[in-house]
Amino acid sequence: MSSVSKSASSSSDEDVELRRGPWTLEEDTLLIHYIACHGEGRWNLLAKRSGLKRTGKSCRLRWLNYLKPDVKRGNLTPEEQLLILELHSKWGNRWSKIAQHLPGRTDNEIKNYWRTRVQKQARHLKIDPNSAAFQEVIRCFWMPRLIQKIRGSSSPSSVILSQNLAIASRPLINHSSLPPQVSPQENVYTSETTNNLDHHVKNSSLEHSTSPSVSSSESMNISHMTQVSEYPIEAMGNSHDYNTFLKGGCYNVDNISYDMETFNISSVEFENSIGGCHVSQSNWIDNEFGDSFWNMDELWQFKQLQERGT
DNA sequence: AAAGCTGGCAACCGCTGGACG
DNA sequence: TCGTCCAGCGGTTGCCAGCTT
Repeated sequence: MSSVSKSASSSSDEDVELRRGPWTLEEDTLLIHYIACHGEGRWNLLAKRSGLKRTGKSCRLRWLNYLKPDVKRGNLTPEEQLLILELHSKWGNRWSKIAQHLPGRTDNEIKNYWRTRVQKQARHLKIDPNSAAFQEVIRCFWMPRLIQKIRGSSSPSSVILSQNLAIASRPLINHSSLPPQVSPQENVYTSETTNNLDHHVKNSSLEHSTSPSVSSSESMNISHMTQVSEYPIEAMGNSHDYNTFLKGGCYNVDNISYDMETFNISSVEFENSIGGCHVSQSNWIDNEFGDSFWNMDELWQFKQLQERGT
């Protein structure tokens, strides 16, 4: 269990016995209380003064990953999963940068999700998880399913979010790496009208500002949107206003123009078009993205098509 | 029922870069 | 400019609950 070790870099005056391993309730209480009184930061000082026999690093980690009030617990939502996949394809293992776009989620949590869930699929496919091939599998199989899952849920906030995510889920990979059957025009998601989205955005903002009983999930989604919005704005280059951007319904990435009116998140045609490979909608949607998320036979088929294409 | 195995997650470790003297 | 300290980051480890045999 938790062990005690001599401080490796102990000062001469106090050779403190440092605790390691799982935190106890008493330690948590002590840390929370200290931060409530003195605030975060200066972790080494905090560690010394709070009476905790922990390193400053350990205190910081415990606070940021577990004790901080806005840390969200529980499973990642499909929206969050989709965002992680998308942002990872853009930034790689920049966990803390990715975490900044998922309010309440820590870099540690995202990193664990990636290693335990996503990389597991890569292992099953015998693909290097950092390879372009695996990124393509994520984009062509996993993300459309997450989007479909999001659309399957009926709450307005998730509709808003899913549409934002559709924007965030713009193609990042070079189209030349797609199977030859897929043209850039086919490799897009289509969405419902962007005016609708704008309407939802405004309504949500209104709810947020006027309703004292706004749920934490709604609140999260709204703040989430605010943060996510940086992403498409960044992508659109010269547009100054997100809403204007949405109304305009068009943005440009990597010299490829995307017409929002042609996005199709329902993705049935999309997935059918990938490598001419039909993907059944069987079990993934009912399994909370568990192990049966992937149809392995079809993924193998896709993988082989990819290999032939290169 | 018990032993072994596996996956998920909390925590630790080592490195890096910025701030400051 | 150099050295030291510190916070933060990403990689890795190890514990443990749940599952399988």
